[in-house]
Amino acid sequence: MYVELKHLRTIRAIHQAGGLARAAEMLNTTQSALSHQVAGLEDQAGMELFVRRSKPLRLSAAGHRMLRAAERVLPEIDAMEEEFRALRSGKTGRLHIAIECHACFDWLFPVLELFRHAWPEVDVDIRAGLAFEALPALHREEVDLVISSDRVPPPGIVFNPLFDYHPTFVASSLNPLAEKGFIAAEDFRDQVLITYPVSRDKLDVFTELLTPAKVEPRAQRTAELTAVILMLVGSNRGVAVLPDWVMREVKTSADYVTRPLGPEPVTKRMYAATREEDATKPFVAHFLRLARSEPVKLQRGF
Amino acid sequence: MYVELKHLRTIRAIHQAGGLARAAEMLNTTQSALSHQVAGLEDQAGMELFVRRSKPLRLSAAGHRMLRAAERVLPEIDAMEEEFRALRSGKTGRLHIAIECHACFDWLFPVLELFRHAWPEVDVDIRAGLAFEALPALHREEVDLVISSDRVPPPGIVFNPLFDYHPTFVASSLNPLAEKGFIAAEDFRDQVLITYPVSRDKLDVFTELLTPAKVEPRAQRTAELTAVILMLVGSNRGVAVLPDWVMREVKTSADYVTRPLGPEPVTKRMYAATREEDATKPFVAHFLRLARSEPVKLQRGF
DNA sequence: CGACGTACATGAAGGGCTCTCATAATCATG
DNA sequence: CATGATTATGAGAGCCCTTCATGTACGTCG
Repeated sequence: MYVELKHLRTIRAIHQAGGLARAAEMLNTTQSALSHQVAGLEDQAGMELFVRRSKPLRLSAAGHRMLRAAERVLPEIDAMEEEFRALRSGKTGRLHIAIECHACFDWLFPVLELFRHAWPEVDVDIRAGLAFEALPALHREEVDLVISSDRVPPPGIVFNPLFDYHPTFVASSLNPLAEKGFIAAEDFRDQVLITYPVSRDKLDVFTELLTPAKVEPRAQRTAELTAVILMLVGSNRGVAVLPDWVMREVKTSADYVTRPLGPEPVTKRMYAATREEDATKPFVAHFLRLARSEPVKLQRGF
Repeated sequence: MYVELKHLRTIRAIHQAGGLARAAEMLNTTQSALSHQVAGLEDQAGMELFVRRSKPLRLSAAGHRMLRAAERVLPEIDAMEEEFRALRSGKTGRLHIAIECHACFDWLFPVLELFRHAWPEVDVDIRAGLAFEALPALHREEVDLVISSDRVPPPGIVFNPLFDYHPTFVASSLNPLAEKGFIAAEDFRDQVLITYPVSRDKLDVFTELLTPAKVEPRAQRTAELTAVILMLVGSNRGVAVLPDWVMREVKTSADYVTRPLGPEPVTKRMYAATREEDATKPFVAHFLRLARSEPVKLQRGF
């Protein structure tokens, strides 16, 4: 038995129109075509779908069963086609975001809240990009946007700049380094450095400071959550280097000191990587706008 | 955008099989056919459904949306086709019953209970055939079986005999007619006759007794429910003639008397009318068997 | 890094399927 | 019973889809 949507549409149309001729008009075809079609379908089904004894063709019991299937299936198809129209016109789509930068949760959540409000139809998700390589996944369309501060664009990927930030040193106010005006690589030799549990080439403190200076901290320990890192720092169990935007609560506290890295202040740029063809989609563009402006507001303490 | 089930099956197969070639095998076609098909579908959809950058073809975001539709729709179609197979093999079907004989509820319900247990897949319904002409409805496949005691078979309709019954006189034991051994037409002249609210040609007491004898009862009143008729009879507000099987509770009561119609005892036969082609269906045959045996048990007081 | 194998794309051609047109058969109705 | 409406049938044409043959790109393994 080989049923097609065409058949279901025909069944439904004949039922609604109450006759072949009217149904043919509805479906922009001829009465004869539908007659042939119904005959073929009944052949497939192995039984009559319509009662021919009364002249305006009526559904038989089996025909009603097929009509039921049509009325379940066809709206589903229509909805899908409608979604595809929206997809084509750019009103909807998918925005699955991978974050390589762990601290980015902090500003990403507020941004996504705003975004979801503006584009309720867009399928939004965040995947912590720790477990997999984000850029290849972007290429394979497993995700649609990667938040990263390493600008290494492969072909087909564009890196949209978002905002600049300063990797900032934070320590307990009891720490001797609190006396210094800025923090240099050498200062870490006697310190326990607390970082996110990712490779060094994704940690600003290493890429920007320690690795170039060939300095090793006294010890390194990791914590997954920004709040935990700050807690450990607060109890003077170690020091950390975090993007400035996560410092907004800490700056006002007497328990912590924050210092720029030096001697030259370190500035990094955050990027949102997208596939080339996606960058022009309206909702992607809107997300990028939000991701440019909102974190800056956060850095300024709202 | 013109989607067909073929396309949904293809999408699903490619996803499941993880590649065109394997999907082609699943669907008993060639890799090339699927490639052309996908190309055509993507043309329809106006966007890519698969990511071609990675070699074993993977679904894009839009492709996933279509897969979702496939996974909602295809099981529905499969279920329908399964039902049609069952329908063909006679394991299921529709049994919508029209009853012309109003008192038949009494034995029909128990029969249907048994039937439903044996054929849970069959779509069972009862329509009180008072409002419409049952036999034309049977012909038009609006119903599938008509319970009737008038054997007037039009072409294409078969009347399957079920059982014989005796239209039986029932009255209050206070009624003078309680003295008589049988009840003749003349006896109704002084009586209030209680009947179902249907035309006289469907009431045994008229067709079998009063109309031939040209006797008119003193008065006639109607009630829809058998229980109400018996209640009225019990309080001596009138007399009635009912099939013997409804008397089983009444016979043991001192409040009622039941008498045969006479002088010759009247016997009628109950029929189940079906369309010729349906009579051989296994579940119809089973219903007929039940409808032959069960009412007889009821008549005998279980 | 290069070669090979696998996987998908492409193009042409044939054939099957379905539609159209014309017409016949059948049913409803006055 | 005649007429109009409705469905069925048949033949032919055209289109779409499949197939076959081959090209191209990716992935992988040495």
